[in-house]
Amino acid sequence: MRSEIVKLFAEQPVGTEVTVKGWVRTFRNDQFISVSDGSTIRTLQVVINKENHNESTLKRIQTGTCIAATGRLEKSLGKGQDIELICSQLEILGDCDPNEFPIQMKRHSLEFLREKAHLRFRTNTFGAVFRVRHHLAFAIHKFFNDRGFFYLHSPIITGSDAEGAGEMFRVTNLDLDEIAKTGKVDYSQDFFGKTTNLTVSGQLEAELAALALGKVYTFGPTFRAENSNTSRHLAEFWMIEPEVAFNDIYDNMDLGEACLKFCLKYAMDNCKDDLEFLQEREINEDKQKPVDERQSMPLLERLNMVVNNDFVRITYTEAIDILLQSNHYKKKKFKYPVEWGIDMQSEHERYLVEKHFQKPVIITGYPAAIKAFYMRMNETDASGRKTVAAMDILVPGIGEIIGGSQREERYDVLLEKCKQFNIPEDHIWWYLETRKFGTCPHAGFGMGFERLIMFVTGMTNIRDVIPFPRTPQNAEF
RNA sequence: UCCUCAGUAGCUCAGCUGGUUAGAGCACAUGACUGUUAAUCAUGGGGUCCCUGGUUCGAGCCCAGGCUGGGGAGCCA
Repeated sequence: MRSEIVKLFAEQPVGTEVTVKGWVRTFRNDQFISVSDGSTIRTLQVVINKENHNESTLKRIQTGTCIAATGRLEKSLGKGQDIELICSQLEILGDCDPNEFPIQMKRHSLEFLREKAHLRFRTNTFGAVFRVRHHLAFAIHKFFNDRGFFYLHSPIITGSDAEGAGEMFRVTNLDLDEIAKTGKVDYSQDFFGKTTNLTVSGQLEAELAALALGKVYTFGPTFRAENSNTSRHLAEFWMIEPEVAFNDIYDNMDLGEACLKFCLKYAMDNCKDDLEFLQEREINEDKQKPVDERQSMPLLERLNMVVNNDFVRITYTEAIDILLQSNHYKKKKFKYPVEWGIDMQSEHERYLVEKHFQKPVIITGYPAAIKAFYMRMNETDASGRKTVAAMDILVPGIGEIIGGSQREERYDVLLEKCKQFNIPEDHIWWYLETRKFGTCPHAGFGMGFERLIMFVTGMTNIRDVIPFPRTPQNAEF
């Protein structure tokens, strides 16, 4: 029976015989093997007495070799660790040719490791990131479950083309080569008898459920066929979408803020070692950057600050005023114009979050013209400005991490909106019907799971927080 | 898709104004040492200078086109 290293550190059963199985990180001084089994970022030191093992076995101990080591667990004589394994039996489970194995016990660039995504789990950084990813996924479920939400599985293949959240991937089992020859497409012959796509959002379906179950959330993969090439976008990503009957936009903000804070707290409570490592990693990375690009405070301090402080809440109109009155604006440092009605650019959001407030900001009340059809219309204000009950939660370094709204529950208003947005009624008749049969105020949001992981781990490229990133022109592995 | 930067040993990178045989650290091999913490020390092997074409007596360096990657923008989570 093998013992997991994380348990050995927790329980420290000194004097007992244990077996560990894992991968060699380093073999120091022909005497000390540093072994990782992935259960924790920490490695166990396996101590080898040369006389007790044959030379040909020891020769095979290389970075990456998979071994099983049995021996007595003892207090360590060395400085770097409390306990170590005095090895009496050593077995090679899998050799690792050092001339071919690309992962070495030294700093690799993230770009290089991205091309070795099948092996990058073996590194400290990615081990830490994916352990944190697990705990955050768990935290999401715990947060909603503890509050009486039901986990809803919205469909991944959708027949709806009205979700309006971006370009979609077509799902078909038609013979495309044949179609290319004949030039004829008969969608009625397709698997579902109509055109179908991968979902870009589970929101509309979640709304249907919320108007019966009360509180639901989805947590699943989402697909967008946008030609996006940035450090914040993926073609396949995971999203959490709570939807709550009887909530208004203010309840919605409270929920989003509480959810983010819970996840951060949960990660700090359950991933201490990994986050400390990631914090050190970030500090070392920052040393090579110009001063103005470095983090103003260490990772854990940043997370604590977010957990312990209220998010700033401002309206879109107030946000525009702040931008207009900023020195940044007066010195004409914004590339894009600022005026009421614009869809705020990244540089504007970054200024508000990273320069002006330096903490998470919730912006509400966006102009109706720049937001989706399903967002609830506010009363037209004195100056005749039409806004919707939308909210975006922006965090430093990442930008939008949550986007949501109170939904338009009034049938007539929603129908009118569909017309304005050119959404044929017969495409979303089912969505409209919920407003006909016992409608109620409700609200929800979408939270980008990978963006949450970026925020918690300090990783700056979204491709480094998902095991196998899918981006334009890249679906390797 | 647009703007911008980069591509030199397995990895990280240096390479002067276009000039002899392209370098360093790490990794690897061999040896030494043995309570090490990415161990250390010595010696050694290792190159399609991204690709194609061009300019030139001569190109890693200059020019054109392409490929790949990074950063930024748009789209958004």
